[in-house]
Amino acid sequence: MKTSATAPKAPARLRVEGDIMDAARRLFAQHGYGGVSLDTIASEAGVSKQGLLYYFPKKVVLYRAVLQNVLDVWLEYMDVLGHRDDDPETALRTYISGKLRFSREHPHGSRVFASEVIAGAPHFADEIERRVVPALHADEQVYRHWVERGLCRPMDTRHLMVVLWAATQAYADFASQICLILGKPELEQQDFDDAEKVIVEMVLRSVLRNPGD
Amino acid sequence: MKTSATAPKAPARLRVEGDIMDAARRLFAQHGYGGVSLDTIASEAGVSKQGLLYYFPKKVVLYRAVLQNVLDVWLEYMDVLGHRDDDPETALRTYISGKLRFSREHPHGSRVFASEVIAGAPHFADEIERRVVPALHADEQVYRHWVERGLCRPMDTRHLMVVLWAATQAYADFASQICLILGKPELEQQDFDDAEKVIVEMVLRSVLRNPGD
DNA sequence: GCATGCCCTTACCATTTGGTCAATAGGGGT
DNA sequence: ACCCCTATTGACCAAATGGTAAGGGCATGC
Repeated sequence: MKTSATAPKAPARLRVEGDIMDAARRLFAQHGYGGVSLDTIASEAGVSKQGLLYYFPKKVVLYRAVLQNVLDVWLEYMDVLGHRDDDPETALRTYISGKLRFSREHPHGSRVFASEVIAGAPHFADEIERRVVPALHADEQVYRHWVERGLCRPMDTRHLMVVLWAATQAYADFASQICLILGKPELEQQDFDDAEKVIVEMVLRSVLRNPGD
Repeated sequence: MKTSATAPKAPARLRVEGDIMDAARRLFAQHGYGGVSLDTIASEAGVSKQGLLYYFPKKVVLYRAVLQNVLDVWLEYMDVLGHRDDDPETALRTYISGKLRFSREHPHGSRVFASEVIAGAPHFADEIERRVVPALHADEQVYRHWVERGLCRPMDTRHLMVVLWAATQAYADFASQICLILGKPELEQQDFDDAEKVIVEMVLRSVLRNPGD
């Protein structure tokens, strides 16, 4: 065996796998896990169904691979922020901005993830427990630290995180409804900027002890 | 024809239709539109598949009926609030409380609706346009009125509504993930109370001109 | 008594589904 | 030349899918 579990995969293999996962991500987001057939995914990815099954031997394996990939990218976005040492205002601004950027740049991934959570996380609860929950708990700790240093008001950090999560996520997951509200066919950068302003304003005014505007 | 379009339906028919829609709502919420078979829904509702097809001649008809029902109940919850004449604080408290109560009492309906929106509202965009968007626009008008009277800070009302919507909706749609964060098997009343407190606090502190605490 | 419409059951069907198995091409190393 | 491993294709399948067609029990109204 030339390609062991740790060795880098051949570029051709990577390309095809990438094509398949791109198609799968988009189609799972649009139709849900049970709403897409392997045939459709394979066709959109430019391979045959058997070709797809060669790389992902079961539908659920492909699905989990898509979710893993989404989570990888998301954690990358959140990690890059490194907001743990900044002052609360800068950190929260960066955090919200990063989450919204993820919603803008990866709407399909976000939707697949949201669908999985809505369904009760039947295929991904273990990974959420293992990778998402600790990340959120770490963020909670950061907030508690700010409170201890008198920089922020004491709040229920768990629900604060939920609200932040929900508000930013909505611009990916519920984009179709937001479009109807805004009366436009699709969200533009300006809408994300407006949303960021509102969310940042709301959060800062409610958590900072001395809102500076 | 004994039962015209407007006449009340026979109680037996109503009961069976209700059973079917209850099962369908739960199963659509858990597995998505494409993830449930008519057989499964019928079996859960205690009728045969053909019995189901007698009342709902196509799968998509049943699905739309479920969505219509969810929307009816939701608008009922929001209408009962009649918050338009109250002062902002009371009105917003009641609004958030009502939306959270809907999330608590109708999680499955909320999830079916959310899944439909995530999928791009392929089967329900017309009704959202016709019934949801006007309701939200009316709420925006109320807020603008408050601003004109100097009771609230000027804000982008559209995105304010989105944030309110997302934050309250999350406690139904993303309950499984919130449970993992809170480390408990299911959300209890106390969690909804905590969430309400956080959301109310955030909103009031950011929109009122004179936060009274 | 009997016709009418309602409700449910049995039987059936074409299509699609996820998935298997075997055969077969390519292509790099020896 | 040869072999070995990776990748792709073709043929196939049992099960499940959404949906149809027809018939029978059973009440009510005439």
